[in-house]
Amino acid sequence: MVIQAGAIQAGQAAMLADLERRCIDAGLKMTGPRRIILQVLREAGDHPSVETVHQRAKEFDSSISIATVYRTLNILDDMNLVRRHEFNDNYARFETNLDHHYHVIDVATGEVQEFQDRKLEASIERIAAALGYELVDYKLELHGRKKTG
Amino acid sequence: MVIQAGAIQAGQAAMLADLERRCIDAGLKMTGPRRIILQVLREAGDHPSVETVHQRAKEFDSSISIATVYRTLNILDDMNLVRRHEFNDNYARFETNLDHHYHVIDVATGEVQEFQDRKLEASIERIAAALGYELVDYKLELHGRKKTG
DNA sequence: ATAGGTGCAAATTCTTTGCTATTAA
DNA sequence: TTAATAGCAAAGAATTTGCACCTAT
Repeated sequence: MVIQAGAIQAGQAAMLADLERRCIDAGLKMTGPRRIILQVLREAGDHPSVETVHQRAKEFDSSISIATVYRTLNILDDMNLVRRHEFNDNYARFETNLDHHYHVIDVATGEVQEFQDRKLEASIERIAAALGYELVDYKLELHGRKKTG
Repeated sequence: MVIQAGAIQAGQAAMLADLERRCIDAGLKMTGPRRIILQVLREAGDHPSVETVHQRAKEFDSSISIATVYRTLNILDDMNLVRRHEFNDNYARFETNLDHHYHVIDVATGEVQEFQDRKLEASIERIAAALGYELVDYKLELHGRKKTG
């Protein structure tokens, strides 16, 4: 099992080029707002809400509207370039690192932590196959309380 | 691996008494609307939305308001007598069988199917312990496309 | 040139809440 | 009797959308 590590940063940096490339290849115009939003997503090591992405984007161009952020994130989600989460059953949060299928949510603080696990991954693929499904995506959320000591 | 089976029905029937008992023990008044909502939840083999629960409840008493359904489901959720899902990132859906931690969602139809898997369960408990968390709940969603043949 | 994108504000959708009347315990 | 609950309608919060103007290609 591998807990979130620094290596992820490199992975994310590599992703931006991939993100922009895929957007362009998909026929999307590379506009100012869009470029900024992609950059914000690349730099996000967390799971920002739409409003958070908007706030961060406005630091680069204060005229960017939240409607554009919503529209852009929906497009990226449709293209599977971003993963949407609803950790708190309240509003959407996004992540760009698509390797993060597993999350632990601290029920006390709401803090979200990623982890990976190869055995789990193997089980999931085996199960999907057994059920007759071609796996498109999967999410595992552990809700727990941090133990002291 | 065990796919959802008829045995679940017996489990759910047993749950209602448990549900009502727990509600009463928690000091909740057992009112008409509440009793009906609990019955609807017991009889639900699916994952109904608030609106669906409301519609079903209205077949027993057309005067039941959706506000009461929202309030009741929130109480049950707080008491962990029901599990809230957001399969479609749009509105909440609920299930009363708390053994159903695993769901496969057909990306084409939205159909939701439960499954169980002991190996997976063991992995999850191991991981929570390794991360230093006391496991409160967990959810696994597989999003896939049904294979033909 | 033009299809696609943007900002703004209004509209939608889901959910919560204030209030008054009602009711289980 | 009385604290909890219900229904109703209004308020909130998150998200989407119509429209007129703008811009990457």
